[in-house]
Order: sequence, then C-alpha cells, then structure tokens
Amino acid sequence: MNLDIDRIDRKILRELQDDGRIANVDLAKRIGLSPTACLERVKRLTRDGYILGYGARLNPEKLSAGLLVFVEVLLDRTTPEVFERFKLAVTDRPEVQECHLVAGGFDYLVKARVRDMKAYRDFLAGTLLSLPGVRETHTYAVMEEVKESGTIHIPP
Amino acid sequence: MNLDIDRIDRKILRELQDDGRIANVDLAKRIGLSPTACLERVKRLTRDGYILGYGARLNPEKLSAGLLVFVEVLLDRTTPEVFERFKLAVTDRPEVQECHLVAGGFDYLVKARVRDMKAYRDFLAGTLLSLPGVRETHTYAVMEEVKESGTIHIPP
DNA sequence: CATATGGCCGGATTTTATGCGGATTTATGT
DNA sequence: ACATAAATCCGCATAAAATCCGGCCATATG
Repeated sequence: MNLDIDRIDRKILRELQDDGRIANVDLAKRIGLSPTACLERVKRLTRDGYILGYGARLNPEKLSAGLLVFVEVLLDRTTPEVFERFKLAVTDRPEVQECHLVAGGFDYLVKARVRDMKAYRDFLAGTLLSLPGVRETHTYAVMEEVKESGTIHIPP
Repeated sequence: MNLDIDRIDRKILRELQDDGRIANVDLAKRIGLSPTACLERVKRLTRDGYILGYGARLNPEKLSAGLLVFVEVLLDRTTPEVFERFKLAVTDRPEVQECHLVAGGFDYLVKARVRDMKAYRDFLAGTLLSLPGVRETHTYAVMEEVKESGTIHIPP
C-alpha cells in the first residue's frame, strides 16, 4: 500500500510533521542526505499527495477559543436534503473544527472551539438547533485535554 | 483579553495557520509590511505563546491510517490511580491522536487513527480493554469526514 | 519641551533554496 | 547477461530569503 515510500521518506514525514518550518538544510542533515536530494524527496512527497500542506499550531487559550466541546447530533432520517443542509451549515461555521458522519448511535459528531459557555449556548441555539431536521443533540464539554497531538503515526 | 495583539497580528496568525511555510517575504507582502517588521512580529507572537509550532499536514489515507474512530470510555470511579494509568497508556499509544476528559455521560473521549477494522480491534482489545478500571466503551467509526480543518477561528 | 520608547524601513551580510551537470545505482526489456 | 532507461544522489553556482544594523518617525513620558 504505502511501499512506494522508503525509510528515509518516512523519516522526512516524521520530521516535517513535528516541525513544518525546519530549513531544508537542517532537515537534510538530520536524515543524512544532501540538501538537494532531500528537497527532491520533499517535492515528490508533496506531488504524490503525502504532504497536504503546512500550518502553524496556535494557542487556543490565548485566542478566545478556550472551551472545547464535542456535540453528538441526531437527525431526522427523512430526506437527503436534511443531511446536505447540515453539512453545509457546519462547514462554514468557523468555530467548528471537525464534523464527522459516524456509524453508531447518532449521526454527526461535531468538534468545536468557542470562547466560553455563553458562546457555546449561542452556537448551539443559533446554529445547530435552528437547523431543520435536528432531532437531538448531546453536548460534552472538555475538562482536560489529556492528549492533543494531531499527528499521524508513521512506523519506522 | 487578547487585545495585546492587533489586527495585523491576527492577520499574520491567520496566514501562518493556513500556510505555515510561507516565506517571510511573501507574508510581509500579504499583510503590507516590510519583511523586517513582519519577522519581528512573528518572533514576538512566538515568544508570547500565540504560535506554538509548525507542522506538516499529512494524508492519513496514504499512510496506513485510513480509519478514524472515536471511542467513549467509561471508567470505574474507584481510585485516581485508574485515571492516571489510563492517561499514561493513552498518551504513548501512537494511534491515539486525541484524548479528552469530558463532562457528561462518560469519562474519556478518544480519537484514534488506525489502518483498518482489524487494527482497531487489536487496539481496543490490546490497549483500551486491557487497562484496569475500564468499565465500558462505545466505538464510533467515521464514515465520512465532513470537515477536518483543525484551524482556530481568528476574528478580524 | 526634551527625551525615551517602540515600531518601521532600507541596505548590507549571512544563510538557504534551487537549478544544473554528471556520477552511481536500480529497474526493465531483449 | 547485456544494454538502455529511469531514478537518485552529490557538489557547485546562482538566485532568493533570512537576519542584522543603523536610522527615521510617531507617540508617550517626565
């Protein structure tokens, strides 16, 4: 499956996932290659879709997004339009970080970051509950973020 | 609250969150500042803890992590050691991307990426269920990732 | 009013990215 | 096995970017 990339490629991906702004010279030094060869590999990994992009990791606490909540949403299984409508609404709400269609007891699992409980109430009432077809929601406020790596494990 | 950063700082943060590898020269051009002044601000934002780091966004599908699952975990409320043990175990399992202590019907919400259902069964039985004090788990496999931005909204 | 402070700019210097040619290895087909 | 093609590597040269430094201007401060 992913055997078109070798041990060196995986090392590059691990390094870049950990520090996306590392200079190519330093990256090359770490993995034991010349800068040219290293850059060549990074370009190939990008072209082949292994690397999707780069981003800064920001501090939610300092940016008025200190409250993390998960919301389970159950829809009325009436029309596909209800699902479509929900997806669209959730997509352009900036406080929604993730939204997944899941198999199991409910339909959608939403992960959102808001300023505080008041902001969450506004989000719940103003966005989620005002959508047509939303039958039921369960909210889980996060008390402690035990782990938030977001990294994908790359076997050696 | 966060009014020690101005409109320009927020613009910088937005840009860097979207493209963490943008050259400082280009970033400066976008926000309408000289490269020197721009770099100064980025350094300050980093020093003051707004920017925590940088990372490459990798493609899970191509890296043997195509199955995303959420697991609700309910613990026996016996000892703090049980909680501590659970946190430690979850922290060093590489397939676990996130783990949150939540308020509500269960204790921990775990987000993990694994190769496939077989890998998930191994993870569930070999890691989660073999921990002491785990009373109950509910698994939700993700069928469709509607949104996975991971970005924090920064108001203008 | 004089001075200090902070933020910005432009130019000089160091560091990095990138393009190119050639050598070596690996894969492929006969 | 052999020849050819493709991939990968390196070192060097050049273009581009990061970083340092001095000076300018605005705002605050005594």
